[in-house]
Amino acid sequence: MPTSWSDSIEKAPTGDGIGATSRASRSSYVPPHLRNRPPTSDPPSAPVSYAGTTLGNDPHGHGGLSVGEIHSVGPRKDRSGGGGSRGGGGGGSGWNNRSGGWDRGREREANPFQDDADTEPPFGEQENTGINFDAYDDIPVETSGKNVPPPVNTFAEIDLGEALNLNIKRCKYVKPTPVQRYAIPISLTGRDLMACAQTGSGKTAAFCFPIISGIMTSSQSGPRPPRMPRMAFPSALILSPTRELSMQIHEEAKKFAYQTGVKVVVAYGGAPINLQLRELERGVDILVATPGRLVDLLERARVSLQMIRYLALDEADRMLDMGFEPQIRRIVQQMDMPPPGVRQTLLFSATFPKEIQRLAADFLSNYVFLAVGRVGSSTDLIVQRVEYVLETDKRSHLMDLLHAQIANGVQAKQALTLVFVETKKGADSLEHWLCINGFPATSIHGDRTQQEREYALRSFKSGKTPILVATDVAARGLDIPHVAHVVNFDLPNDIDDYVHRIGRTGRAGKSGLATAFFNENNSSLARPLADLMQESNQEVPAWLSRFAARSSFGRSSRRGGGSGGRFGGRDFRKDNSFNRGGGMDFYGGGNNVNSGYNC
DNA sequence: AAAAAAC
Repeated sequence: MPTSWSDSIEKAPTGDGIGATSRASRSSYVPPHLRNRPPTSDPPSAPVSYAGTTLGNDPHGHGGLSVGEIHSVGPRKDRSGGGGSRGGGGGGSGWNNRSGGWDRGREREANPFQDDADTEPPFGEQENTGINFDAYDDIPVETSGKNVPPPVNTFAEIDLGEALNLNIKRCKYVKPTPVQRYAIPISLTGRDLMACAQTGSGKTAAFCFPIISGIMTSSQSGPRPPRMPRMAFPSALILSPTRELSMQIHEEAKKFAYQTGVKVVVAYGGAPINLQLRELERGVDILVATPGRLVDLLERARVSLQMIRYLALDEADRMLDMGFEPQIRRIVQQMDMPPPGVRQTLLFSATFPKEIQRLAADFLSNYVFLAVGRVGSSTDLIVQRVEYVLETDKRSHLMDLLHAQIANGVQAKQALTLVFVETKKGADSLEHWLCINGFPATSIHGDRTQQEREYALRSFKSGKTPILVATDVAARGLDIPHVAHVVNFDLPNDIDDYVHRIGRTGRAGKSGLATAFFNENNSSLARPLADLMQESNQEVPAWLSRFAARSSFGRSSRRGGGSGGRFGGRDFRKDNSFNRGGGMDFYGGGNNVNSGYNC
């Protein structure tokens, strides 16, 4: 069954609205912005409980209109105030007005905001997204590339459409974060983008808003996918390196796409594929996936990438590192995805080593490079401590830390501690050891079943087990509120991994603590760690400086000439050693640089 | 050498 198109011909909802899906008479395309439409004749009725109950037993509902009703609505009728407004959704007459009675007749789209009420209460403070904007005020921003579109200061300046604006309000986003201020206007003009910005600074929204907006506005007139039974034709693909991160992006994207008619589906391994196949058959505009499962779906010919207009790689540097690169190349270059320049490509990560930037350039066309200073490092929101601890002393040292936290009243439910170890075995044994010593701990790593992984994460987030022992599976992207302390029980070998790990705390402008256990085994990290700490105004212990001097004698241990001294990375096109040989005409060499927050 | 990612 065609994918997005399948939305169009759902049978008209009946009575209680448990609309049967008809596979029979699908014939006409309904663009996303016209989906989920009430019959025009349906008068408003009692207000729909918005944050309350699930609106029905079809959690993935969409469509629900007869062709006739769609025609009676007509294209572009939803444009508030006539021609000016981009995006779908209504004006004052309230297509997306929660009190509009038409919701009764829709096939229900589960309210993605409802969960917030369920998961927040354990932490009573209710500051919601709680982005601390003061912390963002002096963050340095740098852009480079040809004709970089200027940033905006408010969401209102960006014409994302009523439906999206309403969701921004529902998310309680008041004003755009720095990465959003720059990335959204750049993306809206259709430019490719390579963006360095810490997760927790609003990255997901930064690539989701333009994608959703773009799908809403142009799919009315865009080309239609071929009629291939049981094959899905998403317009956008968002790839991420871990299953949990894909789940998280999916959850967020559903909020942003709520009642826009844009359908978001997630596919990842370790979970039954049949459910995912069914979801895909019901129609998909934005597919969020991990690489392995996507390759599986492509091989089964259940997904085609030929209609892809937007490709987003989250944690892009990880996606292009040695472990992932072949798979990503296969998906992006050896399937049926439109080439760079035809599709729009958006790459996001908190770190972007130069050699990875060079690989990434293959996927991009005339792109803008954007670097937003690290939240935390430049504003001291994360206090970083390094302690010299022998391997044999690590457990007792960790216990001292945890006891101290309890003594300080920090080990309350609100204060979660995330402990990173090097190996899966190490995670299991440390979890066990903590448990038998009376510390409520759980663990997450790649040898656990997906069920166990998800349960562990939930148990940690809820505060039921306020200690989570994790491998690098949890290092990137995961947004876990209330992580007060990240312990690098085993330090990673790569400084970028360290940056991602400590980024699990100090999220959204809040403060956090990161403690690392250092010993001789980590001497290769001494120099980059000391440099990083210095850059972020942290106290560097004298013994670490001595380690750094010793281990880096005669060479720079900053990778590939390194991102040393730069806040969030630097455009490799500016680095002569990387672009000799010509062909690099993207960057004019010194122009188009915006520095500072207000420009 | 380890971790992640499909069945």
